[in-house]
Amino acid sequence: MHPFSKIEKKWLKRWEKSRVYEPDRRKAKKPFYNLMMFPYPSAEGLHVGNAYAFVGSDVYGRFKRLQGYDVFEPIGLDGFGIHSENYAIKKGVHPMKQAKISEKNFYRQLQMIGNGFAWNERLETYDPEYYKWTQWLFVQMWKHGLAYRKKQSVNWCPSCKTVLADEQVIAGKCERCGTPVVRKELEQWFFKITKYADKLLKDLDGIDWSEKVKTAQRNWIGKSSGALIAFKIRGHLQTVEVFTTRPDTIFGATYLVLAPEHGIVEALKADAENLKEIDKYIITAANKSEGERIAEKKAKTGVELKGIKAINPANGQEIPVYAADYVVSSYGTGAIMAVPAHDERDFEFAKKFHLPIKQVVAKEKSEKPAVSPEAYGGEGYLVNSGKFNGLKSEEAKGDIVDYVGGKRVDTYKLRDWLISRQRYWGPPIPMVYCERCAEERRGENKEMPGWYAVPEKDLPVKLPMVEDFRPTGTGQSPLAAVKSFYETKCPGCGAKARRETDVSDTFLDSAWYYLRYPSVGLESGKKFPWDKIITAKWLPVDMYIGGAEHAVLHLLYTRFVAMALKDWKLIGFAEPFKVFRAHGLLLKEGAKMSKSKGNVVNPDEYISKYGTDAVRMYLMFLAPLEQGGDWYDSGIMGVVRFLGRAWEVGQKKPIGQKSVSPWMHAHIKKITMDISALHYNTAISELMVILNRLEKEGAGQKDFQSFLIMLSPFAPFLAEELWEAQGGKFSVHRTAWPKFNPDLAEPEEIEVIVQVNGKVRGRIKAKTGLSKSEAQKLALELEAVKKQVKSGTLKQVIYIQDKVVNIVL
RNA sequence: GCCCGGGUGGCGGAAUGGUAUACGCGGAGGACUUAAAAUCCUCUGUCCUCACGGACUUGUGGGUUCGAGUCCCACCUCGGGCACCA
Repeated sequence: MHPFSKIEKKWLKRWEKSRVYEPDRRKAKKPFYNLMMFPYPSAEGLHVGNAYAFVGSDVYGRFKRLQGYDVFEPIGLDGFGIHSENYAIKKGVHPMKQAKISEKNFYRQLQMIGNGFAWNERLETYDPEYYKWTQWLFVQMWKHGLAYRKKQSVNWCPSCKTVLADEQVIAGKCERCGTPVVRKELEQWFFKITKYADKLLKDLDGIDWSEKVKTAQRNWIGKSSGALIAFKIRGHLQTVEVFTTRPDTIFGATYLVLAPEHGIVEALKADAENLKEIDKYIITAANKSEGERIAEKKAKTGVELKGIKAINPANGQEIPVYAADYVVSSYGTGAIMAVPAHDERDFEFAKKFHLPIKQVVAKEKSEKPAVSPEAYGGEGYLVNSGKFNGLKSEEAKGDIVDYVGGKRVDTYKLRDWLISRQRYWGPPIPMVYCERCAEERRGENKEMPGWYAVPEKDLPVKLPMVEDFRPTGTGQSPLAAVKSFYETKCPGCGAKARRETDVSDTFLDSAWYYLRYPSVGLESGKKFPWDKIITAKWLPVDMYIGGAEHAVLHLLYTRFVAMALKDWKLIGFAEPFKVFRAHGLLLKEGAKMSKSKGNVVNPDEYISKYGTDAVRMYLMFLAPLEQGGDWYDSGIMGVVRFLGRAWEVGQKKPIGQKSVSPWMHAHIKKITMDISALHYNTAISELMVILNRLEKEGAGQKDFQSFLIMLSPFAPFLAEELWEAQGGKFSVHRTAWPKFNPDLAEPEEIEVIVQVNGKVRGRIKAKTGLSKSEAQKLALELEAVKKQVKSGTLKQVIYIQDKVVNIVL
């Protein structure tokens, strides 16, 4: 093993002193912004999963630096939020104190993993100088009409005692703690992300992101093209508007379903014969948890509004109206026309409630209408559809919409971003509510009288140091108990007013941090937290690496915020990350790491035992970065041995060389391409092949230097030490990536495979450019081939230049 | 149910339609050593064979091709995302 401990100490100091990893932000000629999702500083310390992702990102940054780019690789801490707060609660340490402890420890560990971070541009989201601008961003949202307050049924986590955004509810459970989420009727702050639904969807086509993340966003935004069609209610002035993607099946609509929360239920139920029954159903439905609704998928429930009839605009038929919770109020119009013959859910419901099932689409043109045992949701030919009979269902859609006076529309599943949280450890929402102004219907927004943004000059609204920071569970933040915090003056009329006491979702902190890094220290006196020239130079981010679990959280919010800032002309781009790659999950012996299983790999332990370079290199050697890896303790010995052997070779005096050996070119080419594709594992195996050869044949000076440069992204310490020992100019990390000659990268001597009927029977050595007739002649001379040919007649010979001769019998 | 990824030795994993199993781990044998560790060398997909050699092998079944881990069709299976979204 090489003396890693001494080497690491030496170079950490020297790199810092010489600012090897600090680009000149103003003068840089080829800026390259290499970013990794910043971590939340858990008190437990840096997880090996963090290390895996960070090193994966750093290898790329170092590679780009060697290719001549001015690489900017900043680091900071996403320290606000429930995770940090919960830990503080558990340990009984105040989050503000805990943050300082975790910060120190985390930065120490981040230094130990040997990344080329720009340490001068650090940021922490809980720093008032940072969240001042998070609050400023909230104010801008408010001023541009993208922030609003509304009472509605929202997700509530009983364990975290706060509301959650839809994106934070994973399969009915809280994203943070796994507790089943319940519904609560509360007045909350929202951001109008839905305004950008279409742009968020469309722009995905133009960005180079991991496909799975783009697909997840597409699914989440959930665009459907369909139509709005109005159904008249007999004896009423109101109409019910439904959304459907299948207007072609309207002749088969045999009843109407309204979401129980739909406003029109309230208006119609008074005229129904069974008011009590309806009310009872509405209450039961409202009290159902997300989990119960999912469990009920097949067993549909509902209640008829007896005596109420809707009129099918296609054929004038009167059809019954139901309230049922299989229709959700927040999507489309909250009302549907039910076509049981062609929709599985309607079919289930119709069977249970004995409603007519009328076929209007036939699979074959000649097929006669019949009641089939299941719903047919596909395309076909219209039947039972008046003048549209015989038409292809897909083609009749438009005409039918016109015929019934409908309107074509696109609908999205995406809902507005619920931004307020009833917790302590976050940036206070910078809003003030004045009762007097509200009564007199004054304020900054006509629809929300009484509400004012805190004037920008008064930001930040500092999070007060309070003794009891635990969540209350009452639907109010702990700050609601702090009089000195919430008592203030109305910015409008000067009367006594009350501050908003909720804090904002910490995903707002991380939705703009990438904008801040390049301008850290340069923003003073600015109207917004970044320098325009610097931002134009460095952004958008050139390479962003992070976890796929943020596909619809951080990555979607960040895109939304950038689009808004672009519209306000504060930045010049709408997409913050040109390239995004999702790294895979790191496993331990095939299993997920977890504290409860006790199989968590602690990077500190391995770093002190084998050195940073070995841990870095082993992590990158496991598998392609995007695939994730499987950590086996025994496996690390492979790279430990490799580094030890490289060290030994570096101790000897190299053989003088004018230029690199011809055989190196193919290796340089492969490593260059592998690193570009984040296939670090094969790049490392290629380095191993090179070292094996250098050991066997004796290391030439140029060959070994090229080897060290290509090794340096993975093992920055050892590469730097040996580079110096070989007389290289400081630093190996600022030198140039070796170039390959494409002609030399192809070997001169080749082996042509000889096949008989596609089976390998031998091989012939030759120079490149072997002709077909020569190849055939040589092949037929082989003993093994002769034996085969004897038993048949030669039909054909296939020759692929310099690769294969196939004798077909 | 729909949409993305995967499925290759004992293990992690390599393979622009052209030598399947690179590189590494583990294992076996050997060298060095009083001994062990470390290090170095050789072997290591399965089956048949003393051997020479041969047959088989990339989840399953078909297909295209001179030739398929790779392309096409159907299915099984694991991981992830979405999900009563009309």
